[in-house]
Amino acid sequence: MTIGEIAKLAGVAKSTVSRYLNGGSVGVATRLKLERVIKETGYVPNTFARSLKAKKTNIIGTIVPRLNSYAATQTLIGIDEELREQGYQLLISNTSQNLDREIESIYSLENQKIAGIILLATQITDEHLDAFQKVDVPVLLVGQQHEQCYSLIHDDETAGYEIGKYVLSQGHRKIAFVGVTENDIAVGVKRKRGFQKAIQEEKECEVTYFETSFNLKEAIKKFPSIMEAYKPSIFVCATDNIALGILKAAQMEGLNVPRDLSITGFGGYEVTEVIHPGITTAKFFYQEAGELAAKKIVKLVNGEEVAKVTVSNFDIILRNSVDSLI
Amino acid sequence: MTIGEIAKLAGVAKSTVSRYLNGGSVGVATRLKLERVIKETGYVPNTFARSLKAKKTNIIGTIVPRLNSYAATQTLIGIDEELREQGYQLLISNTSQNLDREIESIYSLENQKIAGIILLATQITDEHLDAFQKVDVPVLLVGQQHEQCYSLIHDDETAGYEIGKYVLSQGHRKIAFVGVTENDIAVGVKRKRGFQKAIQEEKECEVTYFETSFNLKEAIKKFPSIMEAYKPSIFVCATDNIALGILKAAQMEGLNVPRDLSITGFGGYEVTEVIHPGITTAKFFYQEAGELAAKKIVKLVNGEEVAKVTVSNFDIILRNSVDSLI
DNA sequence: CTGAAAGCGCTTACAG
DNA sequence: CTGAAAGCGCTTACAG
Repeated sequence: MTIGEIAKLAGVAKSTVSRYLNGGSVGVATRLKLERVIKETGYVPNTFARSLKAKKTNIIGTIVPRLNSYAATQTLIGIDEELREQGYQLLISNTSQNLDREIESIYSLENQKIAGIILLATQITDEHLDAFQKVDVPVLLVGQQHEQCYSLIHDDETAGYEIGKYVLSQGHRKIAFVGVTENDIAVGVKRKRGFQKAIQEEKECEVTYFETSFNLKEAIKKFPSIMEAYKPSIFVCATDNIALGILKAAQMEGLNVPRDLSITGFGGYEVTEVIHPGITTAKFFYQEAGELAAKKIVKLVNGEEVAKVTVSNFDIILRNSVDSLI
Repeated sequence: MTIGEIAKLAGVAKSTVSRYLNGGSVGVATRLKLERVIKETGYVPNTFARSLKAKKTNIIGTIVPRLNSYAATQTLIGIDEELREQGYQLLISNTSQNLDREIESIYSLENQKIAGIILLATQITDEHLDAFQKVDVPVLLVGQQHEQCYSLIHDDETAGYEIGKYVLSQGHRKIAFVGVTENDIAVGVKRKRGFQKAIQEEKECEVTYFETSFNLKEAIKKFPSIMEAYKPSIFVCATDNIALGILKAAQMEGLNVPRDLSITGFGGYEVTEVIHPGITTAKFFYQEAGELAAKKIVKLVNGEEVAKVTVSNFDIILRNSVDSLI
């Protein structure tokens, strides 16, 4: 089925069919005829021919560092749902945490004439900025922020602040903060900064900062040395994964959480609710953020005006991993 | 940059460039010139023009019921990696567990001229079979099997058998098997069947079968009634999610796992290792299965001969959620 | 091995 | 509102 056959069946010109298909104005008689013929034949336009000519598609490419992450998949689900509603299609490009592949993906998506790019970002390097400029396609950062880019971020700093406040309110005064590399601004810098702000409002409080990776097992390994050297009453972990690792390590040593040791996380991963004890955490709304991101990139694609940065919400979820020392 | 410009720069005809690009035979002088020009210009062929003419792409569409599942994402990762190596591209189509959308996706992928379809299947209905026939595109089922289809499955039945054997070997003789709907052949039927086979080899053993959904929270809810009515020494759960739910429920009631109650799962989800106690489970190799699937669909696309059904391996992972009653 | 030409299925000025 | 024609960037017989 091609546009030519439809034209013949309806007794009009190809250009008229095309106009009808693209919402142009056609006479009512023509419209009726076309409607009928297209329905009867089940005609669907050929995407390639269309894209070849129009030089663009209705595809939004999303670059994601990894597929096996709660945050990533939830965000993708949100993007997917919203894009579908808006008549766009999602193309996922997984980079397996390889920054080079991230750059490649930007160019290769452009080559595929996608309408816009959403990048679930971890770090923004100069190569990224370079690529963004060169490709001449709207780009939206999710999870990280950069002055030169549109972005949608989580409120990491406020979340860090409120976690800090809560921990203090429960009487904890000897705290181990387990963070990650400062290369990751959102997770490594902002969450910590918010937390520190809360701490500064409290006179007597001892905090030691540790750094680990995003890897759960590494957190498990780190635990004994921290515990031995410092003996905090609570571990404030920069991600739920780290919190899970600390919890596992503590339980393996026969400690009772929260009686012997308290733990908090960030993220609101599903597991933190299912595990025993449930972990107190700052829950981000990844799926909702994905929807917001989809809306924003579509506007960007259509040349509409949008805020440079959108901030997605969070909730502090109180569960049983924090003991009250009061 | 188009093929025409390259042709001009190299002083040859467009058709020669095309032939060079597609691995056809060209004279060595031409080859050298073309190589240089293409490198210098950074020319990349336009996918749409190519697909329009060639009427097919090097894209493999994968239909997945949900993105937020360990099994699904691990399988996707495997597919993605392998496809990339083979020079194919992955297009993910998420259906949010909506069977209708699954059917739609099949047709819509065909419309996009993808080379082949991988379906991470749950159920195969007549509509599926219908669609498979109509689309005239190679289809590979992953996770479920059907006589009319090529498929890659996990060894659910043997896994069920070995879990059964192990449970019996630890002295358990009063067992609650918590399964799922028999609409899902792999999970609902085969795992149970394998388990039953093991049970039949043991004279004195009491088993009661319960059914729940794939939803973790529903398992939590089911727990008290089962416990009260039956009081088993062990819960054999048809999925790790169910096992996690049972574990959570047990711990909420103050029971000690495995001292007061034992639990096993199926799947080998990452959480089952991280949680305390670790859950004894049949681990499937999802990523590896994804790679196998990718290899198989590529062969299918190329018209090579492949086995109707491929079986992916599993391992029984012994952890601390099962008490020895001996 | 190489080239000229037709054609894939659309869209887009342009004329009417 | 409608149609004829050119063209998007490639591939594919066909001839040489």
